[in-house]
Amino acid sequence: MTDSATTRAARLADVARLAGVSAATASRALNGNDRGVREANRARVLEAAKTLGYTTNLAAQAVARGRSRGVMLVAKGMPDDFANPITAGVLKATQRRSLPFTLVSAGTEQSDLVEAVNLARSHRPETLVITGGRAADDTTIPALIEALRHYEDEGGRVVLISQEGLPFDTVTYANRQGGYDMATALVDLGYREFAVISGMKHGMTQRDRTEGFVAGLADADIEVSADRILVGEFNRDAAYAMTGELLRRNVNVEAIFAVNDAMALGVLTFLRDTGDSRRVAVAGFDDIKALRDITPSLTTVHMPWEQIAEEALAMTVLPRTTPPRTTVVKGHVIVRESTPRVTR
Amino acid sequence: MTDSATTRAARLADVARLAGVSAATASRALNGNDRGVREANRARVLEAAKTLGYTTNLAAQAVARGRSRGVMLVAKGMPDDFANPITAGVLKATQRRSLPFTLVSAGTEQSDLVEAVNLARSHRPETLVITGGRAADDTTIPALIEALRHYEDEGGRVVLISQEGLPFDTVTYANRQGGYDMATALVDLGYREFAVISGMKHGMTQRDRTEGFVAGLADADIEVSADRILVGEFNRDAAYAMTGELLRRNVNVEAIFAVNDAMALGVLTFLRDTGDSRRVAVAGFDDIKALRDITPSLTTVHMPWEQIAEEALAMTVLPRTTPPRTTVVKGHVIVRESTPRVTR
DNA sequence: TTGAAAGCGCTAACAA
DNA sequence: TTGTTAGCGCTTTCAA
Repeated sequence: MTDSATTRAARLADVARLAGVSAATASRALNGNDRGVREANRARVLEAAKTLGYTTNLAAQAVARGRSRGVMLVAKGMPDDFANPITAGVLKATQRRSLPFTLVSAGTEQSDLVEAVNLARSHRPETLVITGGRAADDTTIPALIEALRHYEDEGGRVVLISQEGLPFDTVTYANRQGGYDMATALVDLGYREFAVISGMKHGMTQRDRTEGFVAGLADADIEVSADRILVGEFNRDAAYAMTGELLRRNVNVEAIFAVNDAMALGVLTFLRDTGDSRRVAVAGFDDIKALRDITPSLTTVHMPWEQIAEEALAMTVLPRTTPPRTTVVKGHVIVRESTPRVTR
Repeated sequence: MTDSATTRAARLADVARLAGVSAATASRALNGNDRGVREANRARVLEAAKTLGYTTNLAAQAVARGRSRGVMLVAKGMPDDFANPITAGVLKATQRRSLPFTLVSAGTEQSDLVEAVNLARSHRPETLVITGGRAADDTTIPALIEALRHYEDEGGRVVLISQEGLPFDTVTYANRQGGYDMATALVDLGYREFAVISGMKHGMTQRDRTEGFVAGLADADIEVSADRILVGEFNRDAAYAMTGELLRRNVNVEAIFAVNDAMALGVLTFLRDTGDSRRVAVAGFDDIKALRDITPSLTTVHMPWEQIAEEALAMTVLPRTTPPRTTVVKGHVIVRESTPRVTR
């Protein structure tokens, strides 16, 4: 048996007719922002809308208005389980403002990002938030800039999160400083022999974290030889593998700094699988919620994700400036069990 | 300094003019689905679109077409970190089909769901997928049904995931069976004394899992007294607290079944925090990815999330039937370290 | 406070 | 194969 009976959605005109007013009045009544509708009429319109099960046709509204309300988030590099603190933060921030929120998920490549941005543009959203780390040597950056410029020229408002160095308003984290602070903290705890497990060579996020970390060590007169800085994919599995590679070389490592928590988890798991977890300390970066219950609890650089999202949304309501704004959000080191104080 | 210069977005008419064709031809050229455009013209249109940085105005397109392409997912009860296997699965499934994907996040209440569905309806998407567990005694169910009926009457296609028992196409998991199988598995491992940590009394998902578990035990001639079935919020923190409550009563419990993995994590963490982890076995339900690295690894009912999403999307392209379809997806027990075989 | 009417940018019959 | 011409459902001047 196959159903068919298909009516059409109730339109504003239907509501207006039922309420005995014009479409214009119905429109005004339903949007509230326009005062100057007699209370009696407003009530009748609302009533009519309800009985008809009317919902505004947002597409038509967007056409008529030229733009559609709300924030569209373009997120590159969503992990398999979808967990992403920035996305969560932006979602929350929009909810607090009761702004419609839409997510466009880009793939993992920078080129996917450009495509996703253009898809987002097609929706003519009033504001666009772009997130997902950026590569330093990326060849598609000009295309991205072009797409975003078009978007701004059309009257859209864009804010980048963590895609630093592009000519648009940006919120970034103090990656370098976080790495530096972590180095200092670990040295304070008594560690002297380090290794770094990092992500793609040209990812700016991981590069800055690594550089900051190395600089912090340097300021404490500790050097990390290049062969102790391992570079691979930016995820847990790669970190797991790299840790194996590192330890097989039988180097003398007291502490491993992984450039994000996901990778730190890979490191920890490898150490546990091989029974080395007591021997080597591990530190991460991000302080993601999903890891709050692991053992040993992870020393990491806490990032205030919600604040980052808040800053980004706050920026979208400010007028554009030349040059564009950049806000840098700082994290702070939280020492937990994975890096116990060294007693010699 | 504040910028201003705002042009408007390039329209189809602009592209058409630049390409020296009519809007109709430009439209046909850009959508490909319509053959019957001379190759030369198509090329010129594409070229023109590129130089103008044109992107289709999807809102206008939706108005003209009456609906907008793609899948809109309404997800109730997104966790703080946004991790949600169904959402991830649906996203992937849409990507595989290159369908536009939009997420509307509802709150945690059933009433939020109705509101979110109406927001989604406003977008006039061709298909709507609803997810998030349902309460058995919910008073807003009629409102939800009404909203979805309206949507279907308007020609939309809706599929529910895990909101069983409503008059729409549905994909659910075999919650009862999963609970039953888990009981059997634990009994086979040698356990005899059980407790259950469950979520909101009226959540159907957790209720079915609990009932299945109890039934499984009953078939093995094991009874669980009512005071060993604890009910609270459907999350980790509640489970953590409930575990404390349970153990403080000093009952003789060998194994705790938590009705989902997040709660199992709460149980595990409590046990670890109090040094009881060796003494009590723990089992969960869902097999979420985020927990793959915890120690001890968690015995749980594996759910094939991607398959669930696939089934749901597959359903959306089938014609509607009376009565609506229901697909039940089965999980299977995976025994891991958290439930070692009992040796007496 | 209201309504008539002219768009918004696009698609789709229809005719050429 | 192409162009003309009505819409799609809404908002928003403008005039009443």
